Order: sequence, then C-alpha cells, then structure tokens
Amino acid sequence: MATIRDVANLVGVSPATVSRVINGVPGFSSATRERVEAAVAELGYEPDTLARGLRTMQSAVIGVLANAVSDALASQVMSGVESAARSRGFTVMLGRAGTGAEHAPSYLRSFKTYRAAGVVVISSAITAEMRRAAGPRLPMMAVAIRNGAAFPSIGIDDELAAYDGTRRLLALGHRDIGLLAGDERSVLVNTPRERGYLRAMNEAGYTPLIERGNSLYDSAPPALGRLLSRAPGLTAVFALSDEMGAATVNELQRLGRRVPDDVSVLGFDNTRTSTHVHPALSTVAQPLERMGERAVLGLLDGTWQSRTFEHRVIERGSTALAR
Amino acid sequence: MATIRDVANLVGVSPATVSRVINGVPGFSSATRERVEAAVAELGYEPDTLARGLRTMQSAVIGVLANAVSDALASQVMSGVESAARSRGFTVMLGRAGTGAEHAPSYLRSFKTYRAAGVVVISSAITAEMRRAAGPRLPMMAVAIRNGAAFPSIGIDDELAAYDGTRRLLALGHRDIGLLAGDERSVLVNTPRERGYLRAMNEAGYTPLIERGNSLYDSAPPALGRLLSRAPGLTAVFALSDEMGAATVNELQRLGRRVPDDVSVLGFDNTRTSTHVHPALSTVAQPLERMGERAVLGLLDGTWQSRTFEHRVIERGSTALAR
DNA sequence: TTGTAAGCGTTATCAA
DNA sequence: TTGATAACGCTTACAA
Repeated sequence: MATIRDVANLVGVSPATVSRVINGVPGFSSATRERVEAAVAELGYEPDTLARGLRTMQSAVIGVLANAVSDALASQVMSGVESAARSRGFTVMLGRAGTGAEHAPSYLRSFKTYRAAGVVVISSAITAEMRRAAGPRLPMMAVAIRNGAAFPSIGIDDELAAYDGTRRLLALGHRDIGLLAGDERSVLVNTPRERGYLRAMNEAGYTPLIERGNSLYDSAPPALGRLLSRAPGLTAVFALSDEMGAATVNELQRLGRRVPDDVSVLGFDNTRTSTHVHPALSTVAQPLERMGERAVLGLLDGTWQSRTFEHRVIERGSTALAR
Repeated sequence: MATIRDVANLVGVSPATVSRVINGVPGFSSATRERVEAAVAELGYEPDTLARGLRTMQSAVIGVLANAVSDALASQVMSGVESAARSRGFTVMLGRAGTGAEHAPSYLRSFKTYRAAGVVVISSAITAEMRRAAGPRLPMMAVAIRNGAAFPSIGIDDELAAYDGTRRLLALGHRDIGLLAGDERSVLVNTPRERGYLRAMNEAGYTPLIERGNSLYDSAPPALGRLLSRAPGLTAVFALSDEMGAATVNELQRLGRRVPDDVSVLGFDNTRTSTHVHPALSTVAQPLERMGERAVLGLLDGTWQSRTFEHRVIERGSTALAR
C-alpha cells in the first residue's frame, strides 16, 4: 500500500505538502495541488486511518451499542446511523450489549480505545456504569429511549404516544382494552407508556387491565391468554411492541377470534414486523431511522442535547370500530 | 487516558517490559508481572488500539458488508459474526453496500485503511470489482451465497436445498406447485434454487410454474397474483425467501384461501420473519448465525476455504397434505 | 508556498 | 530478565 511519502516522492514535494492538499489545509499552490492529486490517483493512495487517528487523537468511527443486533427496532435505528455516518465519512462499529447489557462496558472501553467520535446506544438498560466505562471523552446518545439520565437521548414522548394510542382505541368505541406491557425492568420505556395508557383509561372512566410480556414475540401468547381469562369480553389489545402486537394478531386468529372484527390490535414502534402479519398491524410509530441519523449528527456536531421526535398512530388493518 | 508509559513509570520498569507482560511475550519475571498487572488495574490502562494497529500493521477489526443492515437475513448472519468476533477480541465494522452494491468498493477501501483482519460479505451481488477494491491484503468470505468465484464462501447447497424443499411438497401430494423466485440478477443464489425446483418437478413429471419477485415482502403479492391467474388450481407455493413466503401466507388468506388447507406455503432461509405469521411458515432453513461465526473463524485462522453447511426443511403450520 | 522535525502510543530488534 | 531505540504513517508547529 502506498504511503504519503510515496506520493510525496513521486511529486517531488514533502509529505507535509501532500497532507495539506489531502486535508484541504491552506498552504499550497493550485499547481502542486493538481500534481499531488494526479499522484494520489496514480498510486491509488489511501491515507492510513490508524496513523491519522493516532496523530489526531480521534478517528472517524461511530460506535453503536444494541442489546441484540438482530432486533428489528435496533436494525432500523442502525440503518439511520449508518447512513448519517457514511454521509460524513464515518464508519460504524458494532457492539452487542446482550440482554442485560452485560457486554456494554467492555464494548464501550473498546470504542474508547479506537477513539470513536461517539456512541449511539439502543438499549433499554442504560446504566451509570456505562457512562463510567465510556469515560469523559466519549460522548454517547441514547436512541428510542427517553429519560436516560446518564446522557442525552433521542426519542418520542412515550407517555403521550401511549396515551394517544389508547385514545384512538377509545375513539373507535373500545372500552375493554387490555395492555400487553413489556418487561418491568425496562423502566425507561415501559413505565411511561404504561402511564399513558393508564391516564387515558382513567380519563375515560374505564378499568385498565395489564399483563406483562418481555417485548418479544414469544412472550405475547401467554400474556394474551392471561388477559383473555381475566376479561373474556376484551375488544382491543394494545401491545407495547410490534413483535407482541404481531404475535397477538396471530394468536387471536389461532384462538378463533377475528381481527379486527372481534378484537382490535394496536402495536408500538412501527418496525417492519408490523407489516408482516395479516391483517397488517396498526401501530404507534416512531421514526426510528431518522432518530438514528439525528443521533449521529448530534454526536458529530457536538449538539448532543436530548430531542423529542413526533410519534404518530398508523392505522392499518388490525384496528376497527368496536362491535 | 493512561498510556503504557504511565504504567511503566508507576512500576519503575520500561514500556517494553509492560508491553511484554500485556501481550504475554516471554521475557519478564513473575514478580514484575504482578506489579505490572497491579499498575494496569490501578490506572485503568487500556492499550491504544490505533497505536498498536499502526505498529503491528493490523487491527482487531472484522468488516461486514451487507446490502441492507436492516435485512433479517443479514441481521442474523451479523449476529453470528459479532459473537465469533467478540470471542476472539475483535470488533465488527459495519458497511452497507446498497441494493446494487454501489457502496461496496468504498467500504472495502475503508476497511482496508483500518487494516481489518477480514471482511464478511452478505450480498447477492458479488463482483470482481469488490475483490479489486479490497486489494490483496484483505481476505474476504461470502456468507449465504455459493459460487462466489471471486472469493471463498460459506453457504448451503442451494440447488439441493430447493430440490429437497420441492420434494417435500411433492411428498405431501402436491403437483401444482408454483415457484416464487427472487430477482433474476441475484444469479448466485436464485439460479441454483430454481434449478433445484425444476429438477424435482421434472423428475416427478409435473409442469413447473415460475413467477418472479425480488425476494422482499412487497414483491410477493403481485407475483402470487400472476401465479394464481396462470394456475387457479395451485395447491402449493414455494417462495425462495421467507419474506415472500410470509407475504404469500398473508395474501392467500386475504384472498380467502385457507393456509394450509387450500394452499401450502414453503419459505426459504428460516429468518425470524418465518415465525411472525400465522400459521407459522414452513421453510428451508440455513444456519445463518453459525455460518456467520464460521466465516469469522475462517478469516481469523487463515483457513478461508469455501464450506457447505447442511440445510434442513422445517415444517411448521403452513404446509399440509394436498387436498 | 513549502520543508523540517517532532511526536501520537505501541511493539520489535538489539544489546546489556 | 530487562532497557534503549527505532519505526509504523500521519499531522502540525515552526522555520524558511
């Protein structure tokens, strides 16, 4: 691989001049610029990122930390992260935190030694320990999670979103609306969503009904079963994740109930999963890709303040007027 | 951040000795080892990856190149890649090639300047240009794609897998089996699968029937419509991707046909999508995570030869005996 | 407008 | 068993 010195020799200038041309740092004639550019092209020279990073004490890397890399929500955020990063000439480094975020500190330390410009965290378990592992030099932003006290976050107003989702169900005439909540431990996301549901139900004067899964597909059927046994006349289910929502649509049909004729189902997040069932899942959408992009831009521009995006309720086939 | 020199000073030895201890290179007493380790812990020292990479001319990075990062199949392979990489102390760098692999060369160059140990390619469009962009130093392995002439690949025997899938349908008594093929341009995967289907149909003496989508969810309904109008009596559909298979299950039901009572559906790949529909999609499985792991191990151990994994037909609810 | 030289944090070579 | 030293490829004062 050609080095900056090779280019310099070919042109007959010093490495410093080549460096200036490459980085657009003033201090060269347009004549030499052309000759340098020609030599760069001829040799196929690419600046060594490692050397550059060592010298400048920072590298064009953005870290991403997700609980699971194959998670649909995380995938969509990552997609936005990738596109924003690439548009700025940055590369994305991937870290899998694990279900309980057990690998998070180790990945954070790794990102730090790569002198990453920042880290996007897509995890429901954000701990102060993570902030500590990252050290003072490595800015972090959480995505799809509000209230991460340890560092700024990009998200929606989860409480309001769940409130609006519930209101929509209410507006369709439903009163027996069961909530399929997520893991109790993921306080930052679930608690506000539950609050929103409770507020809407209380305002309407109906009795709330909550069962808990863990946000994943397989956790929904048993929780739905409990919901149904407590309230056989249920006409709507609000699932706090699309995976649980999709599972609910499928399970309901397996149980012989029609969706949405007998029971309406509303999901949450608007991941691709929501369009993979029939009828397609109505859902409370958050703009995951745009949130991922925004997080990267914030990290790179140093404007890392928390920011709230607009949610919206998308009605597809799984919701209808109550019987 | 503490440097190796800080550790050396604290212990009262030279940086070279600290380096030897850290890397387990013979040449230190067990007494100094303990003192060094204590100092490392005390200072929270982490070797600078950039400096180390510059010096050793290689870094603990594995690149991953996928057409889209939010693709279910790619996600699952990436999951395996991540876990194998982490077990060896490597970090994963993410690249999105784009639908037509248009960003692939640029990412490959980037991986090269990071002195990545290797690249895992999950893309249906593998070009010799990619091999060129990567240069001679950067080993690559394709995953989930056979026959990539440009470099070794980890995959299943696509032709045999499609043959076996078709045979299974045949064994269930189906004769009017339509094939929902993928994009014609993704020659490496689709062509062999189509061949497998054709061979099974021909051996059985039934007429093959093929329509083409692009492997994604939305492409299936129209292709299915064409299939159905050509052969209204169809009793089985073999979709060459789970997304198309899931869409087929849903669309069939929308059209008032029962799955599997009226029509059986078989998918391909065994991604998470296959379990997200009702009835759950029977599918021809390839062990995506294990394939991703294997690719990384091959890259790191220098044993990068092509390798074929076993496929298997998984029967879930979407297939049944023909009427 | 350009060149010289130092140094980023490591590791590898050589000498002690 | 250990230390001094050079070098990896680059950027950036500073000097010319």
